[in-house]
Amino acid sequence: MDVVVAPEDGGVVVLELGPDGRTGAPRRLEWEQLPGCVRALEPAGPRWVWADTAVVYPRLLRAGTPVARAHDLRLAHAVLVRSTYLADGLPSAADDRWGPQEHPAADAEPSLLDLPTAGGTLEPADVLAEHRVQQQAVTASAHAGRLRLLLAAESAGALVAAELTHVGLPFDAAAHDALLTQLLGPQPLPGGRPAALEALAARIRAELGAPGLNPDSPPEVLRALHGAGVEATTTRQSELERFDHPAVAPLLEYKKLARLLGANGWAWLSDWVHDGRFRPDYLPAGVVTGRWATRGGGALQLPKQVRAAVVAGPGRRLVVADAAQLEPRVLAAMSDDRAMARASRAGDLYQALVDQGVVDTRAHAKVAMLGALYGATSGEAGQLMPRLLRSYPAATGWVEAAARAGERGEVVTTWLGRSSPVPPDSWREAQRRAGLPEATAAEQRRARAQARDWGRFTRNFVVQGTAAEWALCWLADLRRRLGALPPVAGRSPALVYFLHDEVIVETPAELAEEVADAVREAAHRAGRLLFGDSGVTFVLDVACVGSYAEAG
DNA sequence: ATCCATAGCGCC
DNA sequence: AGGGCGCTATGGAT
Repeated sequence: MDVVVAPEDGGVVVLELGPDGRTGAPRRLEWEQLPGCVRALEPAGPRWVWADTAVVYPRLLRAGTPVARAHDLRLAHAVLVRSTYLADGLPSAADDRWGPQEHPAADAEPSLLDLPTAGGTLEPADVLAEHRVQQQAVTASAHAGRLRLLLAAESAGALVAAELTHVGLPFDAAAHDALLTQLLGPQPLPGGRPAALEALAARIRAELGAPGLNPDSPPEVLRALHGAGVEATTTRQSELERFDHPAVAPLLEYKKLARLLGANGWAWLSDWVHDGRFRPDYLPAGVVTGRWATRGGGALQLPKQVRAAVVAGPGRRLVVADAAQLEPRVLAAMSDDRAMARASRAGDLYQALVDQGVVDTRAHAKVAMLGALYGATSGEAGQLMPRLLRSYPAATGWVEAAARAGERGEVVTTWLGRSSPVPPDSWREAQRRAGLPEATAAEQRRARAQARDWGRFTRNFVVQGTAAEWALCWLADLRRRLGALPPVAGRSPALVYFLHDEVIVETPAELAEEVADAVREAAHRAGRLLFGDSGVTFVLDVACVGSYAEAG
């Protein structure tokens, strides 16, 4: 049974929808009454159908009412509008009320005036109609099963995203403050520069003979370097390292510390860490490939340096798991490459390439594989490519085909049905003009370069996007398994972090091994769900630790 | 004052 | 001539 939920002024309208498509009488509930409705219906396991998990679910969580299953119509709409798995498109494609919206911050108490209805109001009938349109479109698809899995995974991911923000990542602010103080000196007044940075700035100015230099300004630094006879073309680390000058070392040190201060310093700490938890806003499918993004807090770029402050509470452990070489494994499965599938069963896929005699070292295996996924043509990766083509013709052929399609301006599609955007008009125009008789050599060169750029995008899209689908299925199945574990002293394991191919579960210490098993079983299940009997193994690195820094 | 592009670096 | 992001600071434009 589905339960359709439509926000309206002051509350929601709830419609129960039977398997025959008939609806019960609409019930109008205040927001405060919705948790009661959920509690009454949840044990039977209905599927909650709503426009935006990000709008409804945080309120339910604050009311202590988790939900087992949902269907997020807006996320589904975004997939279905583009998917080449729908031969006839989605009838509601032009209805911009279902297009992308400015989501409210997850922890903001949503005022009903700014519900996400930019293109108009969503009445209960509209929500119900969109639900039916989507169901019919999926049913008519030649890939209905894959699309259903994708939409279920996407929706489960949206539930997880709200839960991650609600629970938060355990974060020891005092430990982080101590790290900052140790590396930078005491916290400066607002706008001030910490002592360690001030000292480094003084050294840089002295070594470059540039008394007023602001080391935070790349153009100024570049001019000062030139004045001191250092002919660097940029101020980036890899460039500066090539010069032997006494200003280089303090400059690199300055940049490193300034980065820490700017991205994860005291301001970040007070903005994003409260009551011992770091609570970023996750944006499911915030990236074209289907990966998540975050808004604020930089949660998906948490530097290794900072992870020591991610610590489990007393009596608890962190189970940190990441999928080893996920993208090559996904490619092996989707392309049905038997030789690469065999390599996947060896555990360390890169080492297996060495053992199969494809390349001579593990480092070469990694460079070559990433080169194949990203479209490297030159350098070490380019040189190793012929060996990969010979050994894994199906896998390499798959990404090559995606690249060629992109170069022709065509759309490519992931395993479960997420399709790439079409190239921009400017791209098409450049290609068109390069084909005209009067096209200059420069125009043709630029058009070819742009075509290859788009080809690299589509090449990576099919792999990164399918890996994101695997990760969502993993996450969804893990969430279900964790919910089934018995609490210890009233405490249950909880997902607290998700990062593309990595999860952290915070758990009572007694359950750590069971959680680790659940994480592995979920990975196995995700592989079966997507690819059936592909022969590809999805291997995890799992660590049960007190602090994130101890993992991996 | 506010918006935007760029540089540079962090993560996968 | 290696894909996808977010974030900060800077500096120019409005």
